[in-house]
Amino acid sequence: MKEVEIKKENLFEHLKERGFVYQTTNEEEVRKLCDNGETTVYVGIDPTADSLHIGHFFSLLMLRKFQQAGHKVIVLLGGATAMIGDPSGRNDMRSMVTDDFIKTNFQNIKKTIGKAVELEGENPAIIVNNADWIRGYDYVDFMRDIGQHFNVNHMLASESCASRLAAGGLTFLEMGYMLIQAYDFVYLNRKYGCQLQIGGSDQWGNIVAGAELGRKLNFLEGKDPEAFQALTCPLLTDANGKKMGKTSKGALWISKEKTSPYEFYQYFINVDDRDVVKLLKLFTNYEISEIESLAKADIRAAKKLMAFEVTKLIHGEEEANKAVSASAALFEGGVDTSSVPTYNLPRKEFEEKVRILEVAQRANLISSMSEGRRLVSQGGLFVNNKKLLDPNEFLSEVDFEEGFALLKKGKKNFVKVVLS
RNA sequence: GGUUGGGUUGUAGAGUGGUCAAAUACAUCAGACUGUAAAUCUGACGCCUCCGGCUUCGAUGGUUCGAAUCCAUCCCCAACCA
Repeated sequence: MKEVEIKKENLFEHLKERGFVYQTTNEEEVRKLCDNGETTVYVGIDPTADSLHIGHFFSLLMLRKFQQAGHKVIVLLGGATAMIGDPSGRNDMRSMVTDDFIKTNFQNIKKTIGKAVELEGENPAIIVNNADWIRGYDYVDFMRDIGQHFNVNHMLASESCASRLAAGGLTFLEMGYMLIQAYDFVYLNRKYGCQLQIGGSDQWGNIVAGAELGRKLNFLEGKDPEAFQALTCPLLTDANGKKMGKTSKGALWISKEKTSPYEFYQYFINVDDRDVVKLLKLFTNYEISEIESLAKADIRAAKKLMAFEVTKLIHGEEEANKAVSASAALFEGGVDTSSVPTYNLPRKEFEEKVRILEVAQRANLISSMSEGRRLVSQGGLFVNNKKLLDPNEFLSEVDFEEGFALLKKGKKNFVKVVLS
């Protein structure tokens, strides 16, 4: 299949036809920024967890396209904003986190940014931390410089406050979040000439606040008020309107340690057929016409391609291939089980006899013995693909004929038990 | 600070002295059908050494043969008032 090349002349159209454009402050202005000259663009991410998840990656992917088209890109890791906690779209307050926690996260995330945007070469992305300019900004000065431009009525009316208000209101701390993020945009504009902020649509309120603040300040200073524009990408949702990237174990993380490439691949191979074209458009650069005709001709091939490409994008080709062959082994009768989650059972315990259910529980395949019994009675638990009939059965030597025992719950959950 | 209404098993939400491990819906899990999809149907859905037992209904104490249900104190939440 042919891939399209990302060129500056049609960047905006490219983003739009692939589904990246959700809202813009002013479509014509944004289009100009995309397609002409050299624009500096930024995305902000708060290091509130020790890894990025697929949603973050999605907005970084958009940033990458700007970079590939020759624009300058900045990734802002919000060391200051993470300490405040964004109230957008939440109905409870974020729990307070410590400085150390944020710092560790910051370092961990910084390492993975390179998966999305280029950090070396001719046009490297710049990584900045808003703690560098916010902490140390005198409170009174900040309130006089920035706070005076915010109307509380407008802030309360915003979508991002709505669910917090509905749930009983929000604290001053959380209200302050918007001011900081708004000021970030102005700061990056002054320092790097940044004119465009992009992000997920849940950030719209904060992003627009920044653009407005910038315009007000520019107007007061007699500068060009059009210098601040914004572009958001849609929230990744599935065909049922639910947020994508949720797994039974939480978010779909970028870091291998938190979500293995195998799990990652499995997530995408299990998506609804209706989402395949959308995901191919977003996560690959294949020609749209080719994507559509492939999906029409063979939806399963299209889905496999999509899952492979997304996994490759995040974990690299080698890991993606491993995930594919591990999946083929489990679902299509191949032999490679190297990427299947493994549980090490001490040989001593095996010799003293362990019930299969107990091992399954310790390997996190089942959450309780009761669940295990239930599964057995319903015929949903397998050892080496043989249905387990007796919940009290012990693990035996024959189960390890292959060198390991493969426990399976339902159709899709596997654990490889190895004696050690 | 005051008044009122609340805190129930993932969520929403019944239950107001025994028939309550607790209705119902959603979510989830498994089975059938399939394609590791969707839709549909069936079953399960606190825990355990599982035809039986144990621990739950904000917390603690009390009344009672018996409490999620009544009383007391405390903690938390919402609405309104100030």
